[in-house]
Amino acid sequence: MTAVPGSPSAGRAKLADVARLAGVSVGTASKALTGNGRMRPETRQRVLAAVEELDFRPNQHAQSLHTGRSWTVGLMTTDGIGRFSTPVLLGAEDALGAGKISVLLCDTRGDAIREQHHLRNLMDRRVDGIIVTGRRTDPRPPLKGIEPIPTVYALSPSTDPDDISVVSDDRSGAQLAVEHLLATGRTRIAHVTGPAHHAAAQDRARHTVELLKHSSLELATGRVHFGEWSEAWGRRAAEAVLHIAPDTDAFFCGNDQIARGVADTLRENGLDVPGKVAIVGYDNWDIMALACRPPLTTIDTDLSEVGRQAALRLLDAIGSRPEPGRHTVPCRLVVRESS
Amino acid sequence: MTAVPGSPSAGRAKLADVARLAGVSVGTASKALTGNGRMRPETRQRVLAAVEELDFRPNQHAQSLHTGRSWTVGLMTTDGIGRFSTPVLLGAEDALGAGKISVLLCDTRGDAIREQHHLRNLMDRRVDGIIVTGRRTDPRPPLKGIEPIPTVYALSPSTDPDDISVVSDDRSGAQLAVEHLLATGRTRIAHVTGPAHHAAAQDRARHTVELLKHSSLELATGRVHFGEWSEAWGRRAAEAVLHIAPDTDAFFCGNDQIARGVADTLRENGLDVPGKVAIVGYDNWDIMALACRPPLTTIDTDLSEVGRQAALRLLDAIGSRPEPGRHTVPCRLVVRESS
DNA sequence: CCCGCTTGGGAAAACGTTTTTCTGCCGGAA
DNA sequence: TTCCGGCAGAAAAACGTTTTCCCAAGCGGG
Repeated sequence: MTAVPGSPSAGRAKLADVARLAGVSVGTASKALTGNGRMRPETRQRVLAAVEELDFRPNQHAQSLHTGRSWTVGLMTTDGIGRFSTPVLLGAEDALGAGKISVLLCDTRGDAIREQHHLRNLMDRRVDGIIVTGRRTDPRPPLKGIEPIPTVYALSPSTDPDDISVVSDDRSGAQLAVEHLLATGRTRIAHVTGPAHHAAAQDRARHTVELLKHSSLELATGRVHFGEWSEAWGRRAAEAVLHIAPDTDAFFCGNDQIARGVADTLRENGLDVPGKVAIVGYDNWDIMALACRPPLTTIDTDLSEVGRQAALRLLDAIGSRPEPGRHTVPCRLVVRESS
Repeated sequence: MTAVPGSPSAGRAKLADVARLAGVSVGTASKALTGNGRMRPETRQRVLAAVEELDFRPNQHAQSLHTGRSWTVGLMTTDGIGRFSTPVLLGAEDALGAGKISVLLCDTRGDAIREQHHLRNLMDRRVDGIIVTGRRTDPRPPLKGIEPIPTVYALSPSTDPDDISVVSDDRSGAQLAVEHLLATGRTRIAHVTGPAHHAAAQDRARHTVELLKHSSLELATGRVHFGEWSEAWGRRAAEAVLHIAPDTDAFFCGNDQIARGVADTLRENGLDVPGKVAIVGYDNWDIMALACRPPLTTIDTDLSEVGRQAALRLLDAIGSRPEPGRHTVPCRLVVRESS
């Protein structure tokens, strides 16, 4: 098909069509759109009108080819897209999508080969930046071979302190929980949490013990109960705690599943919650917290805020104002009926 | 910095550098890489060696600009990224990432404005195709204004039968559940499920009734118990069923949360599961199914397979071999201790 | 009245590929 | 020996922008 001279070519309108319709050159049309360079307001109006009329949308590949920017960031999740990475991911998408930046999703499933593969791919696409997120809060080794690309680690910080990391503040979480329990008159607090080799469990436990010490208190059972992140463990641990220290008047649990297990055991042992014993969970996983009987007081880790912050800091880094280091997002206390 | 003539220019190697090193023209180098056109094997080897040496990676923007393909598909999720869309999304990412296609993530949060916004964005990026996924199985209106872009609807089918949709087969799910219960000698089966205005609840219920009729059976309580997708509803409904039809010997539940609520109530009423009453859930949401006491027999909807299929059918459509219509992915029965 | 400065706008050179066209060259057949 | 066909490879034309340069006109001041 030969286009009639002077008429827009077939298919999508291109800048040349706009220019022709507005009676200016391509360069001028471009200037009108980008705002660079000077021109009579009237001319700009003509161009804008032509854009409107033809429903012109610039070809991003052409733009990117020339400017070297792709208006795209890679979002690398190392461990599937689970309960934890999802809100981070959404927060990031939210903060980025507000601009004209889009998110390329990469799932490595914890496989180093796959991670490298995706990395190459992202570099081939000349992404403007990368956000790396994981499932655990344990630090992870930084990506290799991405020298020039700004990167932010969310949720799982980088082991390199010169990288930019955004994490949830475990200390504030422990503090909110402990202070809340103390404020409601509890003093014999047990702590049941996940595996000792998980940073999340370890950190929350350490802070809990420290904070109690500030009030000259100790854990009800004299020690932290490390185990698994499961309801079953919560049930078993609750039995054990009741056996060791029957006068325990509060459980602070490492996550909501454990808390729910504890709640079930307490109920089945006829112990009134929150009348006799209070329970505080962690994560504010609504499915768990609301289905618990009674509904669970818990710590909200605000992961979508972690994602948003990561995105904003990435934008800063892309704009060459990086702020290296580990940044924390505070937790929030959500009070329900278990305390 | 002025590049020394004959030496690779600063920064990333470009095809011209490769060509220079191999002693051929740019065009020839390109042919060596794409495999188009004829050339002496030896020449090709020289080019390949140069590629290796310079670690050359083609600029995708330049490629896309010329070919019109972006090697990118948009993944539009209409309802946040929840429990249901996540596996679909991962399945799709898996199937696509195997090739060199990447996934652009768009979250509309059920907002039509935002959907339109993302759609424009995807079109501006000249994506090769779009996968649309939602949280509910209810049909959704097709995207508007994407004439030339191949699109596949996953999980939530399009209302237009000429579109390509991939959904989980509710009928096979109901069938697996009912046949399993019948096979284990249950005949007085109750059905507790979600809201009547959800297609998922409606469809599963309809098929269940039909399948029972084939065996000349009826529901134990004479009707379907519609309610909510929650444990609390499961508990309430179980009480009601036991009151109406105390001889009920099996519960088929619309999802795993309801099933878990039912299990709790049965246990608290001293009814042995599976000795006296069997329970079958739906979704195989491991967190629920495994934490249930006893662990739940349930229907696995194989959502990641839905995602994979959607991706494969999208690839077909991109390759202009579309197969319009609603395609189903069969469910699987996962037997645990509740039946 | 002329000169230089500003200002609007056009022409053209990038950006890095792919694809099409074109040019030698070689071998084989008449 | 002279064509002709085929083939390897070079040259050049896309793809659709942005940006840099350049020119012409207008205007004020000397």
